[in-house]
Amino acid sequence: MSRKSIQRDAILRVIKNTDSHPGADWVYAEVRKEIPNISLGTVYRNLRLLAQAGEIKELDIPGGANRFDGINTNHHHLVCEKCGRIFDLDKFADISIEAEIQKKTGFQIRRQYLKFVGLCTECQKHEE
Amino acid sequence: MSRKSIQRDAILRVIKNTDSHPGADWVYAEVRKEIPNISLGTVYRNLRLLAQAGEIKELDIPGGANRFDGINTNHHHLVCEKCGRIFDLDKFADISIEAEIQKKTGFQIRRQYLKFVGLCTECQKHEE
DNA sequence: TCAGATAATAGTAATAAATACCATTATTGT
DNA sequence: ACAATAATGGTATTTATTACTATTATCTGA
Repeated sequence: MSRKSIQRDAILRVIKNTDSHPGADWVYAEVRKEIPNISLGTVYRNLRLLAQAGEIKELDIPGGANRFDGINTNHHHLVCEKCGRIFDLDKFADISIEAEIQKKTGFQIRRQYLKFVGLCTECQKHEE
Repeated sequence: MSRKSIQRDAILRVIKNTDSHPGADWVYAEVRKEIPNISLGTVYRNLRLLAQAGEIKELDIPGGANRFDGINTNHHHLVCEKCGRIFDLDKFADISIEAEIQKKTGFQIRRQYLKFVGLCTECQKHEE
């Protein structure tokens, strides 16, 4: 990823401007409003590149397509298993056992993902 | 999932008897040694059912097929992003901020997933 | 400043994972 | 034993993602 491109800029901007943790298909549709003939492959390639570069986060959701998160500060997620919505979880202490794990196992930790799966408040209402 | 079936028993047994966090395709191949004409759809359906019933864990790995874990005690995972291997992480304190989150957000937490992605000791050697 | 090197793209084809479908088989309660 | 129906096998289909390739855009340095 050494040269800039209009497409990549647009993709990054779209993700940065939403807090909805979109999937690749949503990003594609959104960027197409601006660049109507952008290729889906370009979207996928750049999402991967941006995630590798640490500019966005790549989430993985059980039983669904991967989703992305433009906020690259350290935060975790609440996933509703009924409606599929994803909520950000800020302001909670970071899970700080990394150093201990690294020491005991020798595993070199690069990223940590903490995810809570359950029911959002709305879906709890419609549940009996 | 109210009736028993030979197929589901075999699938569960295969997963319980390995600590390798296999994917659906591996489970399929393995169960086929026992039930050669088992259907791939049956494997997928039962993996989903067993995960929903809490008998096994369903893991999701960035950039790959879903993987399963027959150990249903509470533990977390180390995922090597180079070789793709998954290591169990036992004996570490559970992430105990669930109650706090539940109280503040109203989200009803059912499962928690903590995953560390990085490099295993072996892949660190073959690096650079 | 423009010309060569090559990164990035568009468009399409191909792959891979997972699900849908449905006629047949197996399990269970009575 | 039998009726009701959950579960299956086999196949077709869908969905997400990647591969491929000719063309276009970006960068570098003479």
